[in-house]
Amino acid sequence: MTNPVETRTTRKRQSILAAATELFLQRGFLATNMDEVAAIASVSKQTVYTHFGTKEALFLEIVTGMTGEAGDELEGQVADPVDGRPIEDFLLEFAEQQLAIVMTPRLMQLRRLVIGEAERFPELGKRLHAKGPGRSIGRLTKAFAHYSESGDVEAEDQRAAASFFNWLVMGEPVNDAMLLGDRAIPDADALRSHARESVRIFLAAYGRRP
Amino acid sequence: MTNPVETRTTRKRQSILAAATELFLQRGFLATNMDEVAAIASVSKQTVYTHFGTKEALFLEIVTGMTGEAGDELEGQVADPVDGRPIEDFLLEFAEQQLAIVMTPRLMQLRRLVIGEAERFPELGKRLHAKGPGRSIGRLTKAFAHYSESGDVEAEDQRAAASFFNWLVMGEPVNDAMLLGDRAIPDADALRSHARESVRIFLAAYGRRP
DNA sequence: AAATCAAACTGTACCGTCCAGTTTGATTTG
DNA sequence: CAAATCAAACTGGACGGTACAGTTTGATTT
Repeated sequence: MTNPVETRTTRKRQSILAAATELFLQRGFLATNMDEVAAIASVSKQTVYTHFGTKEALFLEIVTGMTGEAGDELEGQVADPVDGRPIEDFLLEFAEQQLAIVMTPRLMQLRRLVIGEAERFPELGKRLHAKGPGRSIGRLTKAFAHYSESGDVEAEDQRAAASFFNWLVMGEPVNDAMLLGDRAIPDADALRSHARESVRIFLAAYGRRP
Repeated sequence: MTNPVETRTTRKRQSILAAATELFLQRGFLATNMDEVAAIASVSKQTVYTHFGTKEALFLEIVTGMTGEAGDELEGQVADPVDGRPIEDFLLEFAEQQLAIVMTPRLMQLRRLVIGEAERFPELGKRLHAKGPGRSIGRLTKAFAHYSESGDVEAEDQRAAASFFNWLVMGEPVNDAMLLGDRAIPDADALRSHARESVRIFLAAYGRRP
């Protein structure tokens, strides 16, 4: 974390990033024009170009930045399971946190943007996949390895099990939001009960036999 | 189904549709230009405009057409469950058919396209949602109502159960393909075993208690 | 007679560059 | 310490070049 000194240059830079982020998220890459970025940022167009070089570079900086931040947040929120913690507790907290963090308008817009530009910028798709579902599934896999030892989870392919759990939780809300827009994002209560049922299903299939 | 007579006009029309479909799917709405549509269709630009009026109209015609076709296909492939058919058979066939029909490059490209343009054309997103997941979940709900009577399924909220089953099956493959491109589409064998495990998980959670 | 064609044309949007002059903040000088 | 100096960042506006949706025209085909 570098110290963001409040100089004119850094102020302008932030202002440009903020303006461009809104426009790109809302309109996509092609439909965003640099004159408007400069106008909304209250900055001359030349300043935009001295800071970021090209439209494409500005776009990449914004999108890669946002994907990184989002991936980091979940990491910090839910600790890996410690010995003795019931798997049900761990999974429920994991699911609730993930839903709370991911199911926001900004992240859904980002995801739509990346999917829409996946042909033009394949790197972005790979990055978002790695930082998003890839990371979650990786952490779950680790957790399932842990819970396998105690016999709380029984899965031949732990990574596959992790992926199923992930999409039990995220499948419906994410895909509805992709097609129906931000208004399809469920409220917090709905997300919590969705998380509960996801955990129940998963443990019925992979949990300790009664 | 109207009879597509082979006149010059209909030939030209089909040619335009084919060319525009490829370009839109591959590049998106804004990055597609009408001169190239005409060129690839081997048609003069004016002909494109007499047939479709505007770029937007052509786009909408293509996308709504494709969404409809895809939705219809599954309908025809898997019959609703008849009395006495084991739920496991029905679900497995349903899942396999759905994966086989949906997990194709064309439909994944269509989905990316619609998601990317969801802000500009919200109607398309709603339509694809209704014809895709909405329709599948509707049919599954009906099936679960049927299997509830025989006690083969136990679910308080049958629609929620249907949605969970749907995303157990479609979640991972669809979302991987969205972000990683057509190369992430699993092969037929992988899809079948994915379907089997999805059914197993679902029945462990909602099936008849042993 | 209707459909189609090729090609030129219109109008507009927009990326990226250029440039003359101003602001800012740090450094040097008297 | 205050004035002078300086480099870098910034402004505003103009502009070249290109791309492209949609129209017009006048000839050709079916």
